Amino acid sequence: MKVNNGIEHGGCVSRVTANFIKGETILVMGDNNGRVGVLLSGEAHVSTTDVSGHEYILEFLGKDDCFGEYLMMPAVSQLFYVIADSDCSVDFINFKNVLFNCRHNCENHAELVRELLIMTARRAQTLSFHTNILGQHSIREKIMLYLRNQEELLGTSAFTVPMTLSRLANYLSVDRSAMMREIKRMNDEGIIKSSGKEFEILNK
Amino acid sequence: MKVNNGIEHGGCVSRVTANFIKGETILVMGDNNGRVGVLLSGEAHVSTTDVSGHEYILEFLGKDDCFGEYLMMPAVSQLFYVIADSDCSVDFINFKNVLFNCRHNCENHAELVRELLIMTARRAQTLSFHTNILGQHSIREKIMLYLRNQEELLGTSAFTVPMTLSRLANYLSVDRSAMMREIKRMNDEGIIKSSGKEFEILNK
DNA sequence: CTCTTTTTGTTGCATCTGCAACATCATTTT
DNA sequence: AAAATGATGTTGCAGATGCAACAAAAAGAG
Repeated sequence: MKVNNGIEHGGCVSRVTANFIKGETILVMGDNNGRVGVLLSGEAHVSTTDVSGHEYILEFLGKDDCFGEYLMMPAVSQLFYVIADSDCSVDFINFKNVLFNCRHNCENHAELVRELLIMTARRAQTLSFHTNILGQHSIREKIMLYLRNQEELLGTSAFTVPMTLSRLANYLSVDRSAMMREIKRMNDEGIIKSSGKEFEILNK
Repeated sequence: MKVNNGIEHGGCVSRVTANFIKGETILVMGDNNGRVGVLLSGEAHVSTTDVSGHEYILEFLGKDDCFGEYLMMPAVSQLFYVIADSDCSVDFINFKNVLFNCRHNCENHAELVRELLIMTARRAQTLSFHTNILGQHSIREKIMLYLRNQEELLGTSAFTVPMTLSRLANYLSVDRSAMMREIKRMNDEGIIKSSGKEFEILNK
């Protein structure tokens, strides 16, 4: 594991790059150390354990996604774990220090705060959209909102979803088999045309 | 309506306070003017219209909540409206200008960016928690997660929820009558004790 | 290549949840 | 005070959804 000491960013600012192998714990949230992580490469997930000890996944993370207790509110003082799903490279920034201990005295401070703001705003946007999707009242509406967003994002009505259908079901927070059933119905009704991860939205 | 010109914040930074009366449109999102609003007092909601022209509510806003296209991702290029539910006082900050046009040259810039970062991080936390709730698979789990969070927040197992039950159902994104039915069942089963907006969590 | 694990696709069934439709109570407006 | 509006509480019902349990296909590991 290669770790930079972050001195190149100067002064109060500590920004450290670290690498993790698949399965490793990247960060435990709830220990109040005030760090924020940015996933530079690889994939990871955020999970917690419920009362019965069963692990469940809160979020999947990909390139450029960020995480940390300043960006995620733990529900009822439980611990969150960020676990590497593949080999990962991660940047850690001491959010707490940047925000509260050092007041724009150092040279690189302002630029880092600006970067953090852009990053945090992007996270708010992503979460806002996810909230939108999860707020839909039916599986069909969730699927359609997700697909129409992909359509707009990619600029084409035919595309391949960038994750497994299992992960998609998890993202939409619905039962996978129920989602598959709904996708089939939507195909039967001529709303979409899909096969595996390939989708096409038909009648606008 | 009293409007300050924001000159007191100096330089590139424009921060303007405005007042709105109940029913007024505070902000239209999607016009790309790059402003972010902070609700100083009063209540408002964010809404949009679906394909059939029916308005539906995306979010309720209270004191210190913030909004704007930099903090909310519109699903599939639709417009969002922020509407005052009561008389409101709102601060507008030119987020876009602060972030992209002026690079930490002015005196008050750094402090404003810092404030924006704190505000945005808080929003990310709030959304993260909402996502958590909406991701629960049953009405009961949604209610319990909400209640347990209130319990922790307020430090007591008996409390009054800070909104109408109708709004709570909306926040949890479930049918109100279905929520009422579930609350009654939870009372019958001795999990909680509640009457109207007063709740008490029984067996931990 | 072979073995193992994950993903996809499907179905039956029980039940959860949304919807419509009320009556009652509370709050606000006139 | 009376009227109007909104919130609460309840129920029947149909359809949507979660769950369990498979088989088959695909992907990954050794």
